[in-house]
Amino acid sequence: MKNDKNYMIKVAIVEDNNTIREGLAALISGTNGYDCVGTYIKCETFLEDLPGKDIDVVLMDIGLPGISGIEGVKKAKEIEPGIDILMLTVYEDNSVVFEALCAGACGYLVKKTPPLRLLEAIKEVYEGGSPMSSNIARQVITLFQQNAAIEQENEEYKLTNREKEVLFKLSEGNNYQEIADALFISVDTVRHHIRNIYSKLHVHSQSEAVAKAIRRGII
Amino acid sequence: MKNDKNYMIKVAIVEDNNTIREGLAALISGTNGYDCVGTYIKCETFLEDLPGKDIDVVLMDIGLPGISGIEGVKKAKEIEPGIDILMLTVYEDNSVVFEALCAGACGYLVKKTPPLRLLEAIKEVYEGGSPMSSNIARQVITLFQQNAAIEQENEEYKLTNREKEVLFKLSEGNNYQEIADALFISVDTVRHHIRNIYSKLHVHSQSEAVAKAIRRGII
DNA sequence: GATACAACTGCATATTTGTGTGGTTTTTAT
DNA sequence: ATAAAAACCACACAAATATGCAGTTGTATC
Repeated sequence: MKNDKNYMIKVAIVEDNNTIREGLAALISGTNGYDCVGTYIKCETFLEDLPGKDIDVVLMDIGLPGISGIEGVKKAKEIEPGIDILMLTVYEDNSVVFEALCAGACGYLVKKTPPLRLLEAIKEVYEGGSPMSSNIARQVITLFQQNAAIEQENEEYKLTNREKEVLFKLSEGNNYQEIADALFISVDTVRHHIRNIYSKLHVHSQSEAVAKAIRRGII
Repeated sequence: MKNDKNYMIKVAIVEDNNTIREGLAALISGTNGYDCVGTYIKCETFLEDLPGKDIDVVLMDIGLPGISGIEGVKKAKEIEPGIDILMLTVYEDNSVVFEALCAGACGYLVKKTPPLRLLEAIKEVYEGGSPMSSNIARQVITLFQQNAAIEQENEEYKLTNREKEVLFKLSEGNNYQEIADALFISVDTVRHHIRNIYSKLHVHSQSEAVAKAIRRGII
C-alpha cells in the first residue's frame, strides 16, 4: 500500500532550515498515504522545478531568503493555478497572514504545530479545506464581521428597488437619457428618482451618491 | 481543582435535541476545566436568562425552532456584546455559514465533530481563537482571495497622488470649484486632472470614475 | 542635456445636471 | 376602503460638467 500511487498525497517542501526541511520530509515520506516528491531550499529552485511536476500540496516557509514565501505563492499560482499551498511560519502576524492568503495560499500553520496535526492539515488541504490556526481564523472572521456591520447601518438609507437600479446605472456611467431608455421611463422620471436618492442619502451630486452607496454596500 | 472557578470555562448550550444537549452537558461538566452553566431548549429562554449571567462560551445549534440560531446570535450579541458563540450545525452550507459569521458567531463546527475536538474548540474560542472546520475556512478564504484578485488588476489604472486627491474630493460631493479651493489650484487644473482620470480609468463621467475607483480600492 | 512625466493654467462651448414646482397612476399595507 | 408608498410624467432654468485646444514649469531618469 505504501507505494500505491492512488493513495498518495504528493507533497513538496520549500524551507531553508535544513533540520526542519529534512524533518518534514522524513515525517511525510514515512507516513502511509503521503509522499514527499521534492524538497527545496529556495523558492527559485522550486519554481524552476514546478512546471509539469505532479504536486498536490506544497508546504512553504514564509520567511525565505531571496524570493519570499509570499512572492513564491504568487509565482507558483501563475505557473500552476490549481496548486494548493500551505504556509508555514514562525510569526502569527496580522499583515503577513493576509498577504499570504491574498497571494493565494490556502492555509496557514505555525511551525510549532505538532506533526500529527500537520499531516492532518495536509490532508485537509488535499481534500479542499483550509486549515489554519484558530487565532488566524479569528482575524479573518473579524474582518468579515466588520464588513457585515457596515451593511447593517443602512436601515435609514432605504432605497426602493427602482432607485437602486437608477443609482447602479449611474455608477456604470450612464447619463439620464441612457438610464431612461434602459428602464423604459422618461428622463424626468429618472430625474425624479435621483432627487429622491439624493434626499434619502443626504447628498447633492451623482459622485457623492454613488460613493456613499458603494461604500455602504447598497449597490 | 474541579471546582476552582479560576480554571473553569463557563459554557452554555442551546440545542433542541435532548440527546445531543444532555450529551454535550455531560461531556462539558465531566471534563476538568469546563463547566456547563446552563442548557436551553430554545433561544427564547436562553435570551431571557442571559442578562447578568456569567457565561464564557455558548454552543448554539443553528437549526432551532422559534428564533433561529442566527437570530439568536444577533440578539445575544446585543445583550452581551462580549459573549463568544460557537455555532453547531448539521449542514455545512455556504450561505448559512456566512450569515452566522456575519451575525457575530466566532466559530462554526459540524455536529459530527468528535468530543475531544469540541472541547479543544471551546478552549480556543475562550482564548480568542475561531475554530472552524477547514471546509468552512476554505470558503471564507476563497472570498478573501476574490477580493484580493480585484485589487491586483489596478496596475494599469495608476493614478497620481494628485489625481487620487481630486477623485476623492469628488466622491465627497465637492464640485470643481470646491476642489480647486481645497487644493489651492485653479478650476481648470481640476478639470485637467479629471480629464486624465477619465482617460486612465476609461470612463466618461464622475459617477463611473468614482464607482470604479471605489470598487477597485483606489480610493 | 534630452526625454518623460507630473502638476499646473487658460479659454470656449455644447451637453448634462440639480432643483424648483406641479401633477397622475399603481402597489402595498392597514 | 383608504391611506401611504412607490413609480410615473412634465416644464423651466441656472449651474455644473465634459471635452475640444494650447500651453508653462518643475523633477526625475537616462
